[in-house]
Amino acid sequence: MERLPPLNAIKAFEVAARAGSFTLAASELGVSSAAVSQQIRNLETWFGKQLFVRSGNRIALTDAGHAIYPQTAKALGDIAAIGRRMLEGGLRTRLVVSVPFSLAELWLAPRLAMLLDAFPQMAIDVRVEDDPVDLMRQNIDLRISYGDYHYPGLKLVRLVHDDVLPVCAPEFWRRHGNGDPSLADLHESQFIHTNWGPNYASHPTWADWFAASGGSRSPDPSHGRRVGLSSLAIASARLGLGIALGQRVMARADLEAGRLIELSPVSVRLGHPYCAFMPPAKADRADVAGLVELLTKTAPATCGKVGAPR
Amino acid sequence: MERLPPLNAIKAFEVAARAGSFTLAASELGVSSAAVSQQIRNLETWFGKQLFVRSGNRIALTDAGHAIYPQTAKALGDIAAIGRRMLEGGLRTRLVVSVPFSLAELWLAPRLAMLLDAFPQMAIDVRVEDDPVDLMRQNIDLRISYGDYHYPGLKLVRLVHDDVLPVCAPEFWRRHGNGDPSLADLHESQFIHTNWGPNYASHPTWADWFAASGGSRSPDPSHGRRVGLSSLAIASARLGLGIALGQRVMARADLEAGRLIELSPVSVRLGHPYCAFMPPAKADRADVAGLVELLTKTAPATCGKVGAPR
DNA sequence: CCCCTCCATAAGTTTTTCTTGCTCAATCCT
DNA sequence: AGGATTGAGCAAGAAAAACTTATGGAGGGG
Repeated sequence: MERLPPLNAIKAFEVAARAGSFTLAASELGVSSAAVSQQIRNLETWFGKQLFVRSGNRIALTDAGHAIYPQTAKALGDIAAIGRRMLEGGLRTRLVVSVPFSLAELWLAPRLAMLLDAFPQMAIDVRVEDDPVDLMRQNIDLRISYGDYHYPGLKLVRLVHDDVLPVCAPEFWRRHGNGDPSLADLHESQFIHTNWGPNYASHPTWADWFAASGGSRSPDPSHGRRVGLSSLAIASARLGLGIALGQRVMARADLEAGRLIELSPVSVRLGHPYCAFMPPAKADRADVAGLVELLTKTAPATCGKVGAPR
Repeated sequence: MERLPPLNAIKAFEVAARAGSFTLAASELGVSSAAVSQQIRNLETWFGKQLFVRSGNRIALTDAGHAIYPQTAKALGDIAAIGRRMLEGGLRTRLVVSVPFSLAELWLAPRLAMLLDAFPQMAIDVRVEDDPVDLMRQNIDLRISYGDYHYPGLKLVRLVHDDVLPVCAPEFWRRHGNGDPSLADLHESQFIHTNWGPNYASHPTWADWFAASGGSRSPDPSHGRRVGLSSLAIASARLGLGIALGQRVMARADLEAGRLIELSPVSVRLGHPYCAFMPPAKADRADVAGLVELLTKTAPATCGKVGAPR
């Protein structure tokens, strides 16, 4: 193989020639028009021939530009086809989604249910595992992860930046509550503490919530109930076992149904957003794109009063 | 046009798949093997699929890799063909060479004569002009230039880093010389001064030569003969009009024929080398490559004692 | 005739790519 | 076997490429 022309310049040329304008090409490519101008210049320098004639503020292809345009379009189209071909691969079109334990039950499951309602024949695999995950070896199409820092090189979509707030069962509050939303006088044993695990070191604790609400209490985890999973904290609160610091997105259904009540308007933002990651080539797949869109829409930004992030 | 896979990674993949080794691919691409390794990894991340299986120190294509290799090779071949097609362009194959005035007569002309001896039917245009030159607009295939700093983006080949030395006609030296190679006692009017022009500000003067030879004389240009072209300085010396500070490559023929004599082993290196520039795509053309090779071979590095560069 | 759009250019910054230096695993060769 | 060799992976820093911002100029349209 002999020396190739600069491939990114070829790409810029194809778009610019098709668009008939550097500005339009720039917006299609998602860069500034100056960048396109420079790429075209690079290519012209490489060939030693002008590809566009510039007259004032508009451009037109030269003979040479016209001559090569169809070939560039074809070659780039072929390369795009490679990407498409690669995805079909094993001609199974199962959608493989990987989630952390904490999100599987209360967050992902109801949303997948919505998707399956709309497309009942869709084949979805859900894998529950903690970061880090090797998407490549396990043929995972979409990974949901806490934080945007795992998986460099993959396409990232931020889903929701959640917050936590004190919740408990209405019955529990009737029996043990004293009507004070500051929770200042509650007995230590009434608090449910969540042990977030090593991947979630920055998750807020009861001490953080009290700090955000203006207090300075720091309930001792050794006295209250301790659970090792955030969805379990919600479930425990729902069962009337105490007051949990629950994630809003996970408690929402229970709150709306009245199975849980919000004890205070004060909440604490998590340290990181929940994100979806996928191999860039797979982002174009209809099923992946559909799921990401659904998740994006149904994982709304938190509302209500929010305390300072820790 | 949808999103394209990273094109340079595709290129690396094609070479690596063909070579069957990242190391071989690296040497073909002119980069380190680590660079290839990373590019392949990029592409695998993009697709979310492995393209090679690694076992110890060797690699093999996966199914997926095998599936896409032919398509990548084809697409890249098509792009390479674009470059080739571009060069044939107007189906005339005149070789257009552009040189500065100073090199045209005594340096380029005899070398082109050699080329035309070997290929008498070759059509060559020689254009004589000073830097900077617009290669693109004038369809110039090869530009010879003093210095390696003009024409960024073009392929550069360094031809010769020349030096200047005092030369004169044997007859002149017999009549006016005193046998002293330091030239300390020569009358100021015997010196031929070359005015190099604005593009050659760093060219050495008689003062530089005296400094390099250990003296400190600084002949006054207003007394001696002044010429505006280095080849004219040589010609003047040949005609017995004085002692010139001549460029070795330009005086060589006259020196070997005895029409000029070298007055001193001390010479001064020029500030920059002479270089050939060409659009990268044209470097592969047989005629351009042939001429560049000829020029490289017949423009040897200077030999003999050389003073310090100024 | 003025204004507005669009391209060119330069300087500075960011991002990508590459190199260097090291480690590890497999193979080769006495 | 066992040291030597070869080739790939990885991480840090260096180098190169690409991009952005800001500014200027040339046309075309109101």
